[in-house]
Amino acid sequence: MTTTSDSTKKTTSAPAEKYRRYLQMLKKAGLRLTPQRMAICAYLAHTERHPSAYQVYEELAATHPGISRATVYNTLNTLRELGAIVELSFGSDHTHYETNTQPHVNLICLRCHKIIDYYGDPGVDALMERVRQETGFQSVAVKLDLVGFCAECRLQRLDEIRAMLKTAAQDKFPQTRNSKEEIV
Amino acid sequence: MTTTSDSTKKTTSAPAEKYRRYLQMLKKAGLRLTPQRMAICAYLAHTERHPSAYQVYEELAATHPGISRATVYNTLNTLRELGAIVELSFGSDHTHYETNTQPHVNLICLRCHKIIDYYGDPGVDALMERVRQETGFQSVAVKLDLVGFCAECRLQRLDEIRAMLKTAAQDKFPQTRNSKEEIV
DNA sequence: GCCGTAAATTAGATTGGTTCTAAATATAAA
DNA sequence: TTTATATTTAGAACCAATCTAATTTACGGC
Repeated sequence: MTTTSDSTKKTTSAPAEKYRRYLQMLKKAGLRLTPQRMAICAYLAHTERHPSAYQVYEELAATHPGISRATVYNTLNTLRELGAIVELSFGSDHTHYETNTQPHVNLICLRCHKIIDYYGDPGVDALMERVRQETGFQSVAVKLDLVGFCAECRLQRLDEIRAMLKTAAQDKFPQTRNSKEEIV
Repeated sequence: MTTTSDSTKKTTSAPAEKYRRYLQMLKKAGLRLTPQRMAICAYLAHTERHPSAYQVYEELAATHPGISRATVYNTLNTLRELGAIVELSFGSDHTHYETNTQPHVNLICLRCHKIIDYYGDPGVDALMERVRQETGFQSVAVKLDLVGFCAECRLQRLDEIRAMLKTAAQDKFPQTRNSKEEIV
């Protein structure tokens, strides 16, 4: 997959940079850089999805046999407390994590539970600064979620309603620009 | 408690309006307005906190003996799927709900897990419209969380670091304006 | 490079919030 | 009223997440 970036982008690969940042944050907090923690960070840095703690453990256990459930959960909690990753929540599932703290918008579908990453950040930096000045709250990460219905589910909903009246109608919706869709 | 509002505010009491909106959304979805559901909506409409599903059940069971755990959980899930309430997540606790879908910012402290509601909405409406046009995603609720450290915890962190060097120093931080603090 | 110690990991048991199940009940329509 | 459907109920079951105590490891100081 070619990293087709439009504007500001470093020459270093994104996962490598993410990885370094994770380790840096652990180190700065005075925590030890154990092989297990490094493996977990590497996994988080390379994933493009929003894995649950359980998923991280399962997939990591495959490549790193012997790694403990407790270690994975502890490390994820630690990273969360450091603000390195952000806990996501959407219906009826387990705890999922956002490993990308670059300000962006999560479009969370109420119907199919799909999460779409939307880049095209509004003035969040300005907001963070305003909040800091007015309340003393120091932000380390942003989580901006729009909860609603994705294009497909929106159409399905409309179709369901229309079907009750007469016949299902066809409609067009714009192509997905500026956003990257993910299966959770 | 007097509702000291600064700018735009209806003459109707906020809880009453919230309550009507909940019932309206249930009705619009073709669901029955049972006494249990109405009690749950009333509870959600009147709370100023971010209750967990468990809390809702426990506190409701006190005033409505005989109400079932399953009913409370089912209704909360239904309201969430309708976008009437929004699931919040922050470390190591159970699922909490945001009952106020009026666009605002949740300041979530990584250290003490306190949630501060901050009103002073950034251009979220414009963002929602842009998202709809570009991706076809139809928003029904916004969740804007800033994860970080509240003023108190920030000072404590600084003190901890300073204490390791010499003596704890005193510092001042601005009063909390434009925001309402809550104990979860 | 080796030691000592506090930190981290491990395997497994445990917990407890949430969901599931089947039966009973209530609701709205015919 | 009768009927069909939706909802509620009580309690059992689930399972992700946490906890425990013992073992192992990382890393600054010697």
